[in-house]
Amino acid sequence: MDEVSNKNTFSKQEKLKGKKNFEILFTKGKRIKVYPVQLCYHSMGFKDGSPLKVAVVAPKKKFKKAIQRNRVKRLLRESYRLNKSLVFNNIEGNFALLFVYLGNTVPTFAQVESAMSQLLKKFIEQQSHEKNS
RNA sequence: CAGGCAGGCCACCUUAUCGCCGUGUGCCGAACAGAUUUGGACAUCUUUUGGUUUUCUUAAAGAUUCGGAAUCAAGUUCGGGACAGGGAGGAAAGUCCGGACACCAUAGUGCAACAUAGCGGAUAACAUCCGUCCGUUGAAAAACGAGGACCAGUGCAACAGAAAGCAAGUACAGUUCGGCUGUAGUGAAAUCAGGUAAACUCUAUGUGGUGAAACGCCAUGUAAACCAGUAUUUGAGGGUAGCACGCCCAAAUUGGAGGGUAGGCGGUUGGAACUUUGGGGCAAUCCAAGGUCUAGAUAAAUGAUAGGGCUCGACAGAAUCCGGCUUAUGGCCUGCCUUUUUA
RNA sequence: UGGCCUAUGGUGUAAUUGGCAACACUACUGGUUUUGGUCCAGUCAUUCUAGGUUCGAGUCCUAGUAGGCCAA
Repeated sequence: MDEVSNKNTFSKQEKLKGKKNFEILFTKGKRIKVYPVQLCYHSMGFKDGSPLKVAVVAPKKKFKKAIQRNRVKRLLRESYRLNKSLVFNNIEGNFALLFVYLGNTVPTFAQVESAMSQLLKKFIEQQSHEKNS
């Protein structure tokens, strides 16, 4: 798994799937915001042994056209892919992550990436804090 | 030149690094299963022999079981990695028509309802396409048209007008002075077989319903629920997209394995496909021969960064698949028209 | 993905078979009153948009826009 994380991949195995998982996340998950991205996470184990599973959301209320939603989701995935080594190297336990885009306009890649890296740092801090306390 | 009309074509390109989803061919690892050989464990059974009154126990042989090693063969599943090759549209959109495909007698028949509407052709089919007549718009190139029937019946016609069909009849003029004819006036329409059918209706043609989350299969797993066969009576009651007929259904017994929920596989991408040449046809399009393989995801794949080029990139993302229509929209090319202006 | 519905003053609703778009509340203006309230009078419409049928369209037909609902 370390090899995988070092190579910055984002394969099928790391995608969060299943309707139930999403319901659990939305109802029980904890949330961190760094505008314009919100992280919603919850601890859960996976059958195939992967430590993290990730999903990405662009709400239909804000982006009416399919191509805009696609664009936002691609940017989120790409920025997670480039920054995922942060998480993999500094965290223990299994988590499901859900990134929700909150802005009203289609962003540039730079905006999304800076938000993403800040968000992941916060997530790591909060996680280690919870473990110590 | 400018404006307009019609038709066709393209949908930023390229290099490097990282990344996503199928397909094909090798490689590596793991698990399961197969065959052969080898030696073993001792669990069970059978037979024989000895000890013991018997239970039991000793030894040998055979069978079953278990796991180990080696070899062969290369099967299935999972994971990793390599190489090759592919990876959104002209509208993928709206879901407005027409089909394909699947299931359902609650699917049939009649009425009803709905749709279409000059004429001829094309097509799997259509409300689409082609040709043509007529009408409308335009100066023209051209475009658009639900364009059948008010000599079958019913209805409607505000205001104006004498009068908008059970009827009634103004003024003036002409006159053969019974009446008839013409004009005026109102209006979209006026004794004209009047107007109106995107009014009811009639005529002709067509239409069963539900939609891939349809539907088929697998694993998990349980009921008075489901399916099939047999037997039997009441045919009361119930079901049915608007109605009627018709059709279907309850309870017994035997056998079988269905529904909900969450999951996997198929359906699922090779097709009324695209393209080249030749032939028929004014054309839509058809026929023959050759060539090509062209997305298949399932919280849902095409992106990011850096550099270069140009015209500086519009509208916009497949979800069962086709034929159209409609709407959104950047650029290029070809042909045609000229009210006006300039030459 | 598939299916369905709605749209009329600022708000909530009417409008028979196509014939002058109506009502209530709100807002504004004026009047009544010493002032305010009540009351009286008046004002506020591209009938979602664009075409078509028709003499005439809120109504009929076609296309679009926006909003909403249902099956999951």
